[in-house]
Amino acid sequence: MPMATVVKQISAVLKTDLSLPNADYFLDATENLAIKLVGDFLFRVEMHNEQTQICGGRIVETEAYLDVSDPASHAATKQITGRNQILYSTGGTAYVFRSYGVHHCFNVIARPAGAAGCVLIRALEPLAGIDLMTTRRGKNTNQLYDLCSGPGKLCQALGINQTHTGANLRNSELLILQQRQPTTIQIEQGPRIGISRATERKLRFWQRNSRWTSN
DNA sequence: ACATGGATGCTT
DNA sequence: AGCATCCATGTC
Repeated sequence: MPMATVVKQISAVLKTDLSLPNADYFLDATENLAIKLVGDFLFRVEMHNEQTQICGGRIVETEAYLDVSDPASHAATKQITGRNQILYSTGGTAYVFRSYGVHHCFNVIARPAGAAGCVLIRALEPLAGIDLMTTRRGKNTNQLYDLCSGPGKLCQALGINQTHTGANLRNSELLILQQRQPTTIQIEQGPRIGISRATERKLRFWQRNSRWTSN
């Protein structure tokens, strides 16, 4: 099915006119992309017997992880390794890693090929496929807020795992979309969560007053 | 406050 | 080969 058709279907579900970003949207500096992605949308689209299954929502919280100069980034190794070489691929690629051996974390690669950087998606406002996401989250969902209010939670809700690493986020079952007519939102900035190094850097961004952010 | 959980990267 | 560390969550 053509991507344009898929985007139309999602727009119909959301009752909002959404579009695919241009490829160069993701080639921006990591910090800029982290800010731009707040207010954009993340969906997983699965085809089952001619049926299109859509789940996901609106990004309300992100964190920027920079290149080798950022001690908290997976790019901060002596050599490029099997895990972090994906950070050097072209912007708009998916990077999923396992956190504490338990949960998955979904990242959007930033910058052109050869330059490292990624944006961790930390929370979504759930908008589509609520039943599917609730099922995937299991018994841990007492309310909508519990679905996507953390990087591990949203991966579980959308069924994101390491097989999605390398996916093109403009042309795969994982899609980043944006509003054709963007609404202005206030963005706040603070230290990243759960890291032990470079804790002074304010590379976490979230929508002001959103009730869907983590903690 | 604490257990869970598995891979990664760095050091012997 | 061993080991400390790690971009979290749920329950205690």
